[in-house]
Amino acid sequence: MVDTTGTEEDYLKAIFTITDSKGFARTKDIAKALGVRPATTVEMLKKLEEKGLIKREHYGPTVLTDKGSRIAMLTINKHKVLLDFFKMILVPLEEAEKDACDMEHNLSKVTNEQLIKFMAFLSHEGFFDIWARKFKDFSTSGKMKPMKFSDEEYYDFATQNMK
Amino acid sequence: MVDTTGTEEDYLKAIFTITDSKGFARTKDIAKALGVRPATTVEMLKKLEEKGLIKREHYGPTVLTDKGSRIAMLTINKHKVLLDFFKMILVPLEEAEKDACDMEHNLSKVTNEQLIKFMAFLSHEGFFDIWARKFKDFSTSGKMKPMKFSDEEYYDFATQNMK
DNA sequence: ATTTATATTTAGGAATACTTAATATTGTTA
DNA sequence: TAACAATATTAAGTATTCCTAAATATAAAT
Repeated sequence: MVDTTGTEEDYLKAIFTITDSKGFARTKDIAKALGVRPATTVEMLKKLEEKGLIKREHYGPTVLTDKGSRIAMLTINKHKVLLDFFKMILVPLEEAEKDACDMEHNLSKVTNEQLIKFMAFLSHEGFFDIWARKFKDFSTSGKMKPMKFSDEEYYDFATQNMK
Repeated sequence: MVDTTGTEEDYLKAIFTITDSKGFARTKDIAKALGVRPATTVEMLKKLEEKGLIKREHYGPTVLTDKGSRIAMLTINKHKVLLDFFKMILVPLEEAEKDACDMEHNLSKVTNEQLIKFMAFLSHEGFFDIWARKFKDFSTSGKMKPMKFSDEEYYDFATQNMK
């Protein structure tokens, strides 16, 4: 199992996406996608190649290996699953995106798997049709205890009400 | 709003917990709790003091300021909320703990808030009494499509089945 | 063949979080 | 109260990660 940092995963994702859209990924494109200089990208590509996650010819385009591709897809998938979940629990879109970006690198494979199952279960149980509105009311109205928590109330609430 | 790194939050949490249990937090205890050398702790305490998150006298114990205390509690709370959620969706305990530890530092305040509301909503709707078993079956049996996803299946599944 | 675009190498910088060794302070006790 | 032990601090330095600018190398295009 290859261990990857969040930044490495961001590079893999970028390579995956660029390859997907234009057939191959060039250093310049990767750098641009990540907002860094080409020199930075080359350094990272060396590291990723050492880890067996990409292959490339000198001065040529970069290609993901199967391993690299799997990690890229898994990371993209984790992002999507987290984002879907955050949207479902009515996190404002911008925050949802940011949190998904940050957390996708820490979500373990198992937890991702369970989250997918949970979403599927809710869908299966009609959550999106039946409960979604109810939760929206629940979330926005003052129907449950404190709707605008202070930090202390967060703490009290979550430590007392949840087993 | 004071910005804190994950490590800084870990120190704040440790100070909070130690203070809670023995009344005051000494450098040695903090170091021990985090598995680092006292010298490292002192460095970090300087930084936290500059940020206004702790107060201390030379060679004396460390005390959280209101700001520091709020961040510590919020972080502890995020951990708890994430852990509760992961347990609910049947993530094995060890993974759940690890993911909560990692992700507590990235979970935004808003998302944490929504997650608390969501858990409260489910509780309110009888999830823990009625559906928990159902989800357990759903999660462990082969009742839904592929129960042992390959990475590619994860990707396909999550990108297709969830809007 | 020369120009232009792109890629790479080299050398180095900033941030973060850690270490050991030496020194300072405090508290204890002989 | 002087010396010892425990703890805290400072100083100097290491490793890692990710970034940069500038110089150089290669490839592609005219």
